[in-house]
Amino acid sequence: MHWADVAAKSLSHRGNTHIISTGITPSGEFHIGHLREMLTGDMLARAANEAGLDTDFIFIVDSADPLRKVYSFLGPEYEQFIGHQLGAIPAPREGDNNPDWQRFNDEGWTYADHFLTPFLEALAEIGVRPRIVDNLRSYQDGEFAQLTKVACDSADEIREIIERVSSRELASDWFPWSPIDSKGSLDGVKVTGYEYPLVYWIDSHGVEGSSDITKGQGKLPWRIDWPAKWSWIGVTCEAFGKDHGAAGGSYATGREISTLLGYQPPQPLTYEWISLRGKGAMSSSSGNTIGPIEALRLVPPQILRLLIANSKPNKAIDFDTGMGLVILADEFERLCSRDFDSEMNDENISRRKLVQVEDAKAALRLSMGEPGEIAKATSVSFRHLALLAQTKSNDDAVWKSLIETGAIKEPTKQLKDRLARMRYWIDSEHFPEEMRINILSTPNVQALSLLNDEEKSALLGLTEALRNCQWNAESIGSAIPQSAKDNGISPRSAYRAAYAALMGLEKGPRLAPILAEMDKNEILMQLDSCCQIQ
RNA sequence: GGGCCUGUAGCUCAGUCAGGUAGAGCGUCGGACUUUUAAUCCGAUGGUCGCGGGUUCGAACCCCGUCAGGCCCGCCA
Repeated sequence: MHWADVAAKSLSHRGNTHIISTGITPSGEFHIGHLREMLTGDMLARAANEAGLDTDFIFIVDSADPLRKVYSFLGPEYEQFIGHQLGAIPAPREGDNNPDWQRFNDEGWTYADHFLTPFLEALAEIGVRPRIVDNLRSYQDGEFAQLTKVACDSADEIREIIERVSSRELASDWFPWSPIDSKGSLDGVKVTGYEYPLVYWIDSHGVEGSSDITKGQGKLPWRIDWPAKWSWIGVTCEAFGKDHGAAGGSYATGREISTLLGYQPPQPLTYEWISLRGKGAMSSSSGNTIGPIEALRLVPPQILRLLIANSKPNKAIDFDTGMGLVILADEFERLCSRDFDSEMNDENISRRKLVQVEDAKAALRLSMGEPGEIAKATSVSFRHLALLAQTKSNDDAVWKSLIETGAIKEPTKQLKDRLARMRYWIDSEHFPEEMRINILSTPNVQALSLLNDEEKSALLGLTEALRNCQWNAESIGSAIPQSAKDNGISPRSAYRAAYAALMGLEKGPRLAPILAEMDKNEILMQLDSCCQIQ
């Protein structure tokens, strides 16, 4: 059974109504790693719905979290906001990346909005449309009030849980509430007393004050904030990264604190990290990221979904924007064209094979942009489209070629969309070199030396045939094999010779349309140079 | 130091929960086809399941140990 269906089935033992949650701090650009959080939750929610459970899928935006430091992508003026809540400070401005006060004052456009909005747009395109819960607003609206009271009243029990489970010692003045200080920061504030609903404090500037826990004048520390959210929202299942899931981590303390708060902790689903192939873990601060927005420019949403659907959550994913994407995309095409039902109806199928077919079927189902959408094979592989996109300068020529070869009757919206992404990909740094069509301008001696005698003689005939032929795809296409036949040689030899001379390869893509788009004289010069080496 | 996860074919991984003849895809190689879509079709190749013990009639799977990689016990998806 597919991992999402297993998790959904396990959820069904708990009840019929579920809130599946995800949560991310909008501290910087979102990347593919965050997409795993969202897609893991989304797929589980879909699987739960399909299993007949009444499921709500939410995304908690941790806008109440403080700015930790002046990240490399921020202007120096952000120094003043360290410790301030992300949903309460201005967004970085185009250009110098310093705070955009005007937009903040005019529209209330915050740091959190700035990073969240494009991410939500990308998510919508991928078919992920969670209900958004803004954490800062939830504090301000008093959603945490009652739970905070319980937490503050039970400060000693909570301290005991955190110290025992995470085996770390909390400071003697630790208190389960972080008040906002006189400047708006959560850092360096010491709690000096508590009398509901006020927490008294003294900040790093020596200013004293009080914080009303029912009005969001501060927040719960993360390890309490999380279980408190479960409780007031009613979360029954949450997908989170392995960092939270490790023993002694925030889930371990959270589940005990949740029980203390009188709420059954949600079923956990921990997932592994995504790294960038050859570059290590994804990290916003080092700039080693690829965003969902950028990834979507390269490939259709279904393929990003497949990346997640195809890997069990506890498997690390090494994301590769080059050949890896080509392979993944072609895998998607293969899945689309399979007839799973007849494969499963085969009487001789082994149990093992059956599991594989079931998982493949489920992975494809969960990769669809919309629940219930039927997969349709386009009958054009990514490899092929990459070829056509490189050899045909305009889209109509691509469609004409596909129609003539009988691959399609006419271009669908899906295909047009895919071609547009393909062109973007080809122009980007991510497109794999081995897929790039490269016509040589100087002979590749090594490739030529691998030719046998027949192929070498085919090269001479080929060169003359091309010299005398009209420079269009059709004429070139017939000249290549004909030049060999005229000399009693297999057409294959002519192709081998052509690939060695023009591309330095043993085989390659259909030559005629490529050559037709090149300059005849340059091609002939290259062929002549190769002939002379013989 | 304590704990979690991962280790199976050249690569990516299923299979481990319910022990019963080691599986897929990709790759590679060969063949077919060809006025070649690096295409397609057919076939072949491929693994002491990290290592060592134990339990069992039987272990990739359960138990103990061990090695390697990642992660957590401040913050990070």
